[in-house]
Amino acid sequence: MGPKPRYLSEEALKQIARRFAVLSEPMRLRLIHSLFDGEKPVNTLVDLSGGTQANVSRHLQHLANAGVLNRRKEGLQVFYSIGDPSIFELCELVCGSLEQEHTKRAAAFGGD
Amino acid sequence: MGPKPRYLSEEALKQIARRFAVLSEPMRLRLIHSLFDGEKPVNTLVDLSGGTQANVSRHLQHLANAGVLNRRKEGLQVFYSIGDPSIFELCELVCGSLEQEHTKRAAAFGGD
DNA sequence: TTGCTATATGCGCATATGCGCATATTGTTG
DNA sequence: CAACAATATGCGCATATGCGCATATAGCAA
Repeated sequence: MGPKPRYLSEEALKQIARRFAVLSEPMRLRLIHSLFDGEKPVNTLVDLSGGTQANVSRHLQHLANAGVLNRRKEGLQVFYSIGDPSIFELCELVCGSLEQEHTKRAAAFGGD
Repeated sequence: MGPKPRYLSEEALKQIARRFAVLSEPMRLRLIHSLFDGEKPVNTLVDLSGGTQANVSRHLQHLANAGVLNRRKEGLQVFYSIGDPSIFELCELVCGSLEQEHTKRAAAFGGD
């Protein structure tokens, strides 16, 4: 139970990489973002994302398998919701970092 | 300068996805991790990672282009270092989240 | 110049991934 | 049972990505 392993095993690296990979597709990010304000059924997410039903379904399953989303079946519908709260912070961190980069580039161009 | 855009443009999603994609490869994560304690030249990173020189070089450039690493040339050597501090928090968040999942699964199996 | 070292790059291959299309599965209603 | 609705899945294709190999470039030394 070491709090911060100094050396990461190949297995650990693969898992971390996989976690990032799950978040490395625009459509999946859009789906995640669409769920920020609460659980929704697949058809709603299809409408919101503009993707095809098949594609959205696959991405949602992918995210659920990765532990990012929760899946709840209710009659004909399947409801998905954010399952890993760290997603919020992850997105905030990345967005913040990207904004900073933009600021830097703007400064590099626009001078003082 | 809106602090939290409610709707993300396709362009923004692509950028965020790309950021995550950069972090979605075990070898790149190993290189990043090897730089946690400070800047190092390529050959040292080759040794530490166990990868080939060509592959390590490419990954380092990839990371530098993405803004994750800084690149500093000094004579024959090229030194790389962490260029985006948010990387530390990103890795901590993901590791923490993965640990929690493991704990959950362990409990689901061995739970008393 | 030649020779050596550190790093980068061109090329090809193998694999992985996202997508669209059609179809299958699941669950509800009559 | 049939008919319908919501979701999932099999298949093929196009593209992307990581890797190894060889080679190219950059910089220092003699």
